[in-house]
Amino acid sequence: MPELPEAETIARGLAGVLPGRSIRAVTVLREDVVAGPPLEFGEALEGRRFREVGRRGKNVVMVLDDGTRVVVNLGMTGRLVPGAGPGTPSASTHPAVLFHLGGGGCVAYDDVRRFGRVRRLSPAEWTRWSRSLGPEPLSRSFTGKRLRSLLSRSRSPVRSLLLDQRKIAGAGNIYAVEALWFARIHPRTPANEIGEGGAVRLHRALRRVLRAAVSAGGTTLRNYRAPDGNEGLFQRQLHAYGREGRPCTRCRTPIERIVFGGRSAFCCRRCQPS
DNA sequence: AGTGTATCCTGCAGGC
DNA sequence: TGCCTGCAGGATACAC
Repeated sequence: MPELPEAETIARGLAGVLPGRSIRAVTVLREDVVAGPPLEFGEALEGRRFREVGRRGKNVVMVLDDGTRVVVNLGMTGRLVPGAGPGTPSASTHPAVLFHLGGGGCVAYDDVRRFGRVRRLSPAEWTRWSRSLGPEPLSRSFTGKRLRSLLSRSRSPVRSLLLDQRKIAGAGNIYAVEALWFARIHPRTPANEIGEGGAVRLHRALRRVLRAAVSAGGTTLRNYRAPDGNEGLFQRQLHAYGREGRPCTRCRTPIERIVFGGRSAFCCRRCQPS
């Protein structure tokens, strides 16, 4: 899915469009995408005004004037598509929820596979939900020491730990795999066997990869688009993810694909010894 | 506690 | 061209 850099790019795009706009009406076209009863979902939002748009982990968070949060988890193929006209934005191919704005305009939550979820959270629910997620990897408080302590408390493969949103919020398969390549750590390494040096390298690598991907506007492999319709560019900078059989950019050894935890990982046998 | 599996969906690439 | 299979950036629930 959209991971942290994609959610960040989407949030930044909407932050230039939504704040100050009001919600005239909400149409739920695909009921399985909203949490709870669809009518209730829409009615509770009508008349409210967008205050700001941000991100938590890989979720886009729209803050309304009464403190309500509309939290969008984009699943694998979720997109937020703004349109100038009153109806479904023309770039929306699989609209699931429409937010009709006062004064014209519309934002569609669009999702081909509908693994995404849109939920409405009260301030109290928001606090509880946000606390259930791990730290933001790009925040100041996410230090090498903190990562080290996180790693030391788990025996699971480090790639699995990086994907666990309760431990760290925002990394997905692409950026976890890339960070491990930079840190020269095998994806299957038990987290608690990564020493202090490895933890420091991984901390640096994860932040480096996420920051570079934010700068590139995310990674577009298939569906991902920013709200302005632009593709991300970070796929040009991938060193391991999706490069099975192609030479490692560091040592020329062919990149291997391994599968565990139900998903593919990519690594260099020479640079990332197991 | 950790791991494998299935599930929710659709689209697309590759093999034949 | 068409059919079939496998695979996909995620999250969760379940059994072992």
